[in-house]
Amino acid sequence: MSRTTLKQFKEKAFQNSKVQEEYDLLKPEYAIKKKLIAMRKDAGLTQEKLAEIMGTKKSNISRLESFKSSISPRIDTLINYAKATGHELKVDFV
Amino acid sequence: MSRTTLKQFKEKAFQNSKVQEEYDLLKPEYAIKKKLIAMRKDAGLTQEKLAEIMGTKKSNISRLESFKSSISPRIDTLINYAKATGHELKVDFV
DNA sequence: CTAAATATTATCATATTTGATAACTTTTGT
DNA sequence: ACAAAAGTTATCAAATATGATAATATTTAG
Repeated sequence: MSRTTLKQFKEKAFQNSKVQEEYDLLKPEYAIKKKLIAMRKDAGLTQEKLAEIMGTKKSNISRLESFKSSISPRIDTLINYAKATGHELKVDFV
Repeated sequence: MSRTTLKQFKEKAFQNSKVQEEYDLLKPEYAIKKKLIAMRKDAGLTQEKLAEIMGTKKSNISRLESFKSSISPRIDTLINYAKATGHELKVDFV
């Protein structure tokens, strides 16, 4: 029983390590999406309402926020999203 | 002579005010470009060298950095620029 | 001052994002 | 449980960024 547990432990550690690696690789994009969603929710807006403010459609907001989507939004899109949720975009290079 | 100077002064003040307004409106984009240029120079790279590292052409770097250009770069483009100059992109919404 | 180095500009092709629409799925409220 | 609300997904059109090339302009080094 303990041998199976050790094998499972190693496998799980490997999986976590792999996920972590992918997470790190996608870090800025991942972080941006998390922030987009947080801002919208903090503003108490549905995707549809936000879309309305931004002059677009909810499906486009969904695409922007989706972790399954590999798109790389343009700066002006992020600026508009920020404004619509009461924020301002700030880009740094660290 | 003093009347002409006064007229020119007002005109210049108007122009500056107008430029300032446009500057403010374009603030994030303007700031990004300034940072791009600073990073490249800090890294001691010409546009041509940087282009080489990024796998593109110097003219494309020039376009990215140009204050006369109204393009809105994609996030992945900025990520690649950052990496090539030894930095990492960080996006915030303040 | 001058040539080399560096940067800019224009143009067209290609790639990718955003716009628009509709169908579908999941979540929420009662 | 069920309908409405909210979010997702796919698709195609339009818009825009990037790739690639070449000519031109500006800056720099000697």
